[in-house]
Amino acid sequence: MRAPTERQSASETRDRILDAAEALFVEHGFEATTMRMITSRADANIAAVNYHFGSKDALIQEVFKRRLTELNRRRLAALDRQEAEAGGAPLKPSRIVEAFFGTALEMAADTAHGGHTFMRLLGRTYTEPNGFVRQFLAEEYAEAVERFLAALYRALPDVPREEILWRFHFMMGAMSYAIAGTDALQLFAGKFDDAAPERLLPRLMSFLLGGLRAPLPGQGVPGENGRGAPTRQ
Amino acid sequence: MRAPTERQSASETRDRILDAAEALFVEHGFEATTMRMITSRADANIAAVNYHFGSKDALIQEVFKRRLTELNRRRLAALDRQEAEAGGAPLKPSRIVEAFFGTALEMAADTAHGGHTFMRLLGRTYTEPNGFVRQFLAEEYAEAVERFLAALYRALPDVPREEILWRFHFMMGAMSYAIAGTDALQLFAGKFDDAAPERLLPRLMSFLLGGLRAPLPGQGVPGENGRGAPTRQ
DNA sequence: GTCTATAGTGGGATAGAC
DNA sequence: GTCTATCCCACTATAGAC
Repeated sequence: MRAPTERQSASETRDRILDAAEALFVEHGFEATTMRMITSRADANIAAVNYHFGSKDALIQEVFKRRLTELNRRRLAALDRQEAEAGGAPLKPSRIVEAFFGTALEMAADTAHGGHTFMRLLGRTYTEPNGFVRQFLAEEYAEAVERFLAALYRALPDVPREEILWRFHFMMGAMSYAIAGTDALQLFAGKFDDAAPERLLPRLMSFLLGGLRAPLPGQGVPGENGRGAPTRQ
Repeated sequence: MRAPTERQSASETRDRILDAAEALFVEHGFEATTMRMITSRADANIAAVNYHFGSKDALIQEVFKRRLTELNRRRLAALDRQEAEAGGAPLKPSRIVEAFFGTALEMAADTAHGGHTFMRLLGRTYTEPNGFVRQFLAEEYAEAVERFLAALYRALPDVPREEILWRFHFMMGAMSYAIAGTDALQLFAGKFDDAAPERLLPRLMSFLLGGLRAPLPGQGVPGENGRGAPTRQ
């Protein structure tokens, strides 16, 4: 048996490649990241990616699958917990929003496990036009989105479902930028010093809930439901 | 003189290249879009890009400059108009938000002039890691962001400036997704049929204002200013 | 499972005729 | 200002030795 200090085991090589790829994809994007960059950063051979993953595209998919499955597992677990506590009653919107977006930010705060890196990548990828990655995201997300939307529909029975759908979409955008975070912010505001990550979650939550519960368009007075007929149930 | 039907004039070739590049960048991203794709779509020769712009990177910059200058010109004009009407008094947040984000959505609705295509590209590019494009965006945006932030600081004197900065950032995210729009939405919600663009603006505005005016984090009760000390002025 | 060497492809850019 | 032909380079992927 060889000393494990010099060369790590095979499975570790695989993980190092995934970590390196993840970081480089964030930094440079998918296309601009080359196999040579990945393998050199992972301290592996140029042929290792093809050996372990088969192709660059397959590697990209693995980078996502590794974290996304876990993220949505946690999200659904958080939702389950809330629903168990509520015992059949509709949840408060704030609980639902926290289970979905709070879990994501939690994972983004977990720098030790590459959470931050990945969440930035994920946020960016939604709006990116990369065919097979989007297809893949859609599949991985289907179940979670389904359940969270259903919870929101129950929580806000007076709000038209399409309005909720759009607001969910807007919230995703806000979250994406929240995680992309300081980098993008400094782009137009150098004088920015309070980037404390532990304050990000409450900041984002206030904003999201304010947006989610805002008066419907075409209604001047909050609380009063004029047009915008409630959907059934 | 030649018949102008067969081959368009030189300046038109330049514009066709810009249009083609813009559309292809949205569809495939910067890296994945090749010179050959651009020139063939623009019905121009492969050498034309280098003749007119010097390089692919310079072309990318031109694609942005062409529309961004106009967008921010309109935004500042809208702000000027509001400030003239207010005659020295602080503006209502809704007016400021509309001047900034409404103008962008207006431009996005202007499909005839490639507005929609460009706004999608712009929204995506914020979070993209393309070095020289970001640098460039920062410069083009500096003046407009400066003035709009100042207006928001005046409009919301009790809200800490950093909070406003973050919320402005979140609003940018929501807008970006709003414009990316249906494409991304359908990714996780097939049953989505009300994509009427004329309804997008009021939808987004309600959401943004709800978020902007949400109670500050750490304050349970809206309207009551406990912690989160007002910044000076 | 790791490596070197290389095949094969497609990119951006340009020289030079028209 | 437009075009063809081509150069040169960097990339992914693989064959085959170890």
